[in-house]
Amino acid sequence: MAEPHELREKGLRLTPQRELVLSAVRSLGHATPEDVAERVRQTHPGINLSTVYRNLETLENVGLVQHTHLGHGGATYHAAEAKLHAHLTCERCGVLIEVPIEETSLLTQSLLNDYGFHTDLEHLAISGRCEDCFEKP
Amino acid sequence: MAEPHELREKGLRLTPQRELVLSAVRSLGHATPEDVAERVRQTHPGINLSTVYRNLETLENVGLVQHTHLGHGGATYHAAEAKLHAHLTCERCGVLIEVPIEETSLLTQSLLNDYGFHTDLEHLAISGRCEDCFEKP
DNA sequence: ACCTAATTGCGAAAGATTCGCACTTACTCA
DNA sequence: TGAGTAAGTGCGAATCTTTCGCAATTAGGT
Ligand SMILES: [Mn+2]
Ligand SMILES: [Mn+2]
Ligand SMILES: [Zn+2]
Ligand SMILES: [Zn+2]
Repeated sequence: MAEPHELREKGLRLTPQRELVLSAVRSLGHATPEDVAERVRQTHPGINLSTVYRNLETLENVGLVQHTHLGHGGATYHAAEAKLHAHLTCERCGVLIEVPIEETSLLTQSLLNDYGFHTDLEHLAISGRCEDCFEKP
Repeated sequence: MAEPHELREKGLRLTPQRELVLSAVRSLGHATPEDVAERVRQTHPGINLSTVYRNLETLENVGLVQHTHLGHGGATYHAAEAKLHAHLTCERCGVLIEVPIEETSLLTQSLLNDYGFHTDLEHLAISGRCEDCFEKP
């Protein structure tokens, strides 16, 4: 018996669209649904945008991808990896910096102690100004 | 000469709509444009939603209000006050906790040292689980 | 191969925000 | 004080993003 495909292991049907959505997320790093659709269309031109949305949601439900909000609006997706990271995003130029989660433990610890709040730094990025953008306002 | 109205001081024209939008933001605490519109309509039923959007933007430009993103989507507005605060928001129940900015200084300091990143905790909320929602998942 | 439920494509709907433009109004200053 | 002018408003339509309903297709179990 061959080892089952990772999608099948999660109890999902293996469709070309689903596989392509997952690999698009993985290769793009952090991508909007529209980005993902565009990438998938390179090998599967007919894919519908709603199929992309639905698969992103499905893949997130089984823990293969995650979404985060980098700026003012919508979601961007990235592969769920072993190493968690927080997102820093420059509100000027949009650059994205990934920070090992340990870097934030002092904050999360004190929010827990003082407010009983369990911080999830994956979901919403931390906004601010990158070094370059801070220097030349 | 009477002291000029605060809106006039900022170089803005004083219209009933604008004044009402500002006072709605102040009294509501944290509110969506729709919330603001609803409040304003209590005394000025005819106000148009696009007038609300435009005034929120204008008021933000002159520093009287600020917007922040509490959840997955749109903006909520609050009055720009002397005391800065970070926003904690529960991704389960939506409760909002305001945290004095000092509470976060260890994090912002280390992000600055390690990444040259100037954190703005006003713009994007910190996501997580409140105490209640963490206990009963 | 066959059956069934999951998945897809499609078009429409919904929700949020922005825009163009003609009309109104707050302020300037003669 | 009363034009004149530019800022502000209302209205409707346009955009943009995300979601839905439904009929047609297809993956996986038997
Ligand atoms: Mn924003
Ligand atoms: Mn989200
Ligand atoms: Zn930058
Ligand atoms: Zn909660």
